[in-house]
Amino acid sequence: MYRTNTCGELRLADAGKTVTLAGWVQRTRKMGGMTFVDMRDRYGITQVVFNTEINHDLQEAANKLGREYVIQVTGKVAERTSKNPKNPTGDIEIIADELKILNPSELPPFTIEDDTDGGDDIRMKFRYLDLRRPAVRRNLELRHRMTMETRRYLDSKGFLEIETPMLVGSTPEGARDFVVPSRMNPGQFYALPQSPQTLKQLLMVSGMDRYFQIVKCFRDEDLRADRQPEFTQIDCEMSYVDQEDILNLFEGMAVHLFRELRGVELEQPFLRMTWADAMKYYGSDKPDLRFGMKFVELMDVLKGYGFSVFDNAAYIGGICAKGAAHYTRKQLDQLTEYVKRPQIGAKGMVYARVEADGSVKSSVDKFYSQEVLQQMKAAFNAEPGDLILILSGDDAMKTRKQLCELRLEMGNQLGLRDKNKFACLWVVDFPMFEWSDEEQRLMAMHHPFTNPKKEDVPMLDTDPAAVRADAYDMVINGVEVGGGSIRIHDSKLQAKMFEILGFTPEKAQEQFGFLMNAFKYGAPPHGGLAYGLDRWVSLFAGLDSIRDCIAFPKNNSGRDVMLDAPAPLDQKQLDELELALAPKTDD
RNA sequence: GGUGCGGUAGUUCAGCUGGUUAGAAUAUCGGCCUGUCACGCCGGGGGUCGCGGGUUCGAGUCCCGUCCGCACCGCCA
Repeated sequence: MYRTNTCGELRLADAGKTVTLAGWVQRTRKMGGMTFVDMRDRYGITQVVFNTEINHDLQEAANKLGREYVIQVTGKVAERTSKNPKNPTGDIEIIADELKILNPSELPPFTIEDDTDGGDDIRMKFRYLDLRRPAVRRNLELRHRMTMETRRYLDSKGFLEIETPMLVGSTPEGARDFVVPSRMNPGQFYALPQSPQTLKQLLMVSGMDRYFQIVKCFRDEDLRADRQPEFTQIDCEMSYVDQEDILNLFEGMAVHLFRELRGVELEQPFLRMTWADAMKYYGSDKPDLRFGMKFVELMDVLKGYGFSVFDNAAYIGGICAKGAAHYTRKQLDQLTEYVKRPQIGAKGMVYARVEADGSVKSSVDKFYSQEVLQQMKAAFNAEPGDLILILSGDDAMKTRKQLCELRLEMGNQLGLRDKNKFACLWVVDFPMFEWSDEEQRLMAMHHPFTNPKKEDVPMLDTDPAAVRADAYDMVINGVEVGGGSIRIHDSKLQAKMFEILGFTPEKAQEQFGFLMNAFKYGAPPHGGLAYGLDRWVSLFAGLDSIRDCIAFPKNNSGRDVMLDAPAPLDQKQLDELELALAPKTDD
């Protein structure tokens, strides 16, 4: 037996017991005739004391221990003469009788402590050491509890957890696929699933009624702080439901998760906002509603007074930052520079302060009378001390997105994006299609299996770009934590969708024939949703990047620096797969 | 594919308009220390300034290229 107790569980009530602990040496403190050793495991840290007067040789041995040695200590639990209130085990210590080095350790490349951060590169290279740090380990513990609570909730609602294959066929629509060559079928390739979308729909045709799976999905696209090439979805599908049923059930799941994992009681029902309103008032399909600054449109108010920038604009809109009139000229210039960065692309910014006497002082005073400025103030419901920021442009959607960036930046600067505050909403009625400049055709905004809104179906023939879908996203604090839709269950409608998306009937049959054929055999109405597990966990843990809640993540360029993957294949493996690499070109 | 920031001791970083022997903290090693818990005190070791080229009497510092990391845009049905 290696241990009787963990390093986190002994308390004053255990005083007098003889125990054996095993763990890592966190740190030693040598006081001369006395040596303290902090032993660490997943559960905590316990102090062990070696005293030369009790056992001289043992204390000498303790002095030779290095960081991260794996040791086993047997001794008596004793009340400390001076306690450490910072540690749950700080009332006691182990008076060592025996010390065994189970495994010595080289010096780690960084110290294993919460406040040391070896830097992303070295942390990822030695991820197994990084994971010893309690701050990182806690994220994985939270992830575990998240999946446990997910299973508990969905099981209670009658969902079956069913696995779907990882080796599937490539789908051209959507993200790029990771492909896997097949040795037994030379020249042919599997693809790793971008999501089990079609398979879970087939499970509905099979009569499974309610399905879920906590499942890896793969997309060969560029990475971000919140995007990994392999990520985990809580993938769900239900039969005989309409959109309202799904929103209610998964809103309930969000409430359950917040209650169990964060001790937060969310207000229900969640706000529902149409995609059109989200874009109009927040310039984003995932607005952060922890704070206001809703857009106000000012075309009617500010056009026609000789300020050519506004007079020629297709869109003029602004936000009102409560109590921010104290912003200095320098700060406002910096904000202007911020929105003019190429990534945002605004041409400039107009600002106006509401003075203590209620008058408005703006950067365009020479074009506008106080009367007009007062009308503008009224449009914002602005009060003395408020700061109004205005952007304009000749493309309404682009300008709204710029204004969205400005709004989020102001939220940051004013400290309104509190990590302990949660604002949840559903964004609904997404457009069915969006135009792709690259492909010069309509693309499915969600995916091609999404049901168009019943009242918009007639427009499929006349004005497909205006058709809305039974699609919805859950958004929390500006993060898309999940999304889904009601699916098409009619093979004819599904065929029509493929037609609009530019598929020939042959191509549609070749790629999605299995689904359309299945729909001919009594497919129930169905729909579903997928939550992004990684994003949920990082939201709960207050992380800036989903990497920190993934045990072994990829870096910015999609590499696993610990495994040094991806890597070239041996010629022998290539031969076996009948693969040849194209010669390198210098273009 | 693009933009920005960064790469200096094991680690985290400082290093000004180019100028003697490149610093600090921490880690580490040695010594002292019996109540520490970020222990303390004394002393030591530790650097191809990512790499290559250029400008210069002289480059960590300026220029060009390149590699790597991070953030973002494009992309992500």
